[in-house]
Amino acid sequence: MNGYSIPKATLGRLPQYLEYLRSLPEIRRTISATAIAKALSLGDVQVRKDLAVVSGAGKPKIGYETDKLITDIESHLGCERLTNAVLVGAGKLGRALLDYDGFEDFGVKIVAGFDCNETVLTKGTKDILPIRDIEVYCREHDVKLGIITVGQGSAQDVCDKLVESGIKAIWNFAPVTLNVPNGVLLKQENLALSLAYLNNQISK
Amino acid sequence: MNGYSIPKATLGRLPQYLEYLRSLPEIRRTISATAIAKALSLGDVQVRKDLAVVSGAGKPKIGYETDKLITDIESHLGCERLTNAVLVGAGKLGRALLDYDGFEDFGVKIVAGFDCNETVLTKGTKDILPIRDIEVYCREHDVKLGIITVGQGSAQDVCDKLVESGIKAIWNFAPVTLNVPNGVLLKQENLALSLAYLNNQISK
DNA sequence: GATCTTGTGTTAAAATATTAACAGTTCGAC
DNA sequence: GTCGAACTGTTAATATTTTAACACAAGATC
Repeated sequence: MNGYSIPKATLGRLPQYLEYLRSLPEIRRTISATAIAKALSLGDVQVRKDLAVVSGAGKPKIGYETDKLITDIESHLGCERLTNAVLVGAGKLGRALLDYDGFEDFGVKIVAGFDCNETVLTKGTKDILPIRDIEVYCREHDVKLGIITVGQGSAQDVCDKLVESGIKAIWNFAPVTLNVPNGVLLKQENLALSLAYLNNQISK
Repeated sequence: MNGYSIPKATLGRLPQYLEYLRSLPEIRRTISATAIAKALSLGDVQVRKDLAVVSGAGKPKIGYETDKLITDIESHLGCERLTNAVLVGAGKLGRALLDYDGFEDFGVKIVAGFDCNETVLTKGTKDILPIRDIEVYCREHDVKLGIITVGQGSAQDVCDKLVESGIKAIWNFAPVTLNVPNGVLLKQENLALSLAYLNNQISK
């Protein structure tokens, strides 16, 4: 659409590259697209094309500067500034995500969890607050992103509440299709989906 | 490639349809592609095309029989027979997945968890066994699928062990790129990836 | 029973994404 | 310095997906 948008397919692969590049030892100052392709089992041309979208040129025989590559991908992914997020639903999955620390590497910081429970919990690494305080909290902390890990029943309610609280995007783990107003981004996550896919492939 | 394969893009959407269809009230005997499209915010033609791949015809003005649709999608997804899976790594995420009961709806049953801990744990709904028993267990229970939720350090080791145990497919949550021999299917799950994507979209 | 609406199914067009082909650079070895 | 190997970057060809267009079918309404 607009002249500068990154192809969807490329965007989907960027985090993969980022992850791989970060896993490389410090000593490795440069890397070739061919090497990346091999490691991630993609086509080398594809890697080169993807990298061309987000970063500058590589040098023949040498490849790309790893540091620069990482920085460039990060900036295109919006990792350089941390976006605040809240999570609603402190069940098993919810708490697992709360304690998972890998998100900050991708520019998202979960600042608090919420649950219908009235009492404040501070058991894990992050506070779990009562849901009724969510709007005030979000406005105060400039929260842009909401993560929903409640059951089917209350997901839409929670979603509405998040929207009211001025959230810009929602990441939904509940197996329900949510209604959001225009302007709010919704990403449906379905873990079972990936499994189903795998299962299908096995059965051929 | 082969004459009967389902387009990749379609396959990715099938679980979504399935989930939605199942969420419908029993009374709803038929549904139109247009309605599905609206609910999932997809194009109506696309839905019709996807359904055409897996199921029979729909009737004008009426739509499709929900029951038949569900059955057909299930069969194409390989849900009709349960595939046994094991999970390795009983951290927070691992235990959350162990206790998550949504997978069986998609034909996958996690039969046990494994961890480096030597003592058998039976705290959650499923047993957590010591990792050294994994090969025997897998062979005995005809386990086809392995789920990895350990840290970066041991992921490759675990992976190798799973392969030795005769596993056919691996679902990896560890943020590492794994090496698997030909013939073993690997699906990399990266929760941070989805977040990064969202984050990028917000920042526009 | 004519007509309108809501749907389907199919064919063609447009947009995206992937793969292949090739010419040009840089470095290391001789 | 000349040659070859290891890479890049670009352009063209293919394959895949999505979107649009249209003709027809079934029920509802009058």
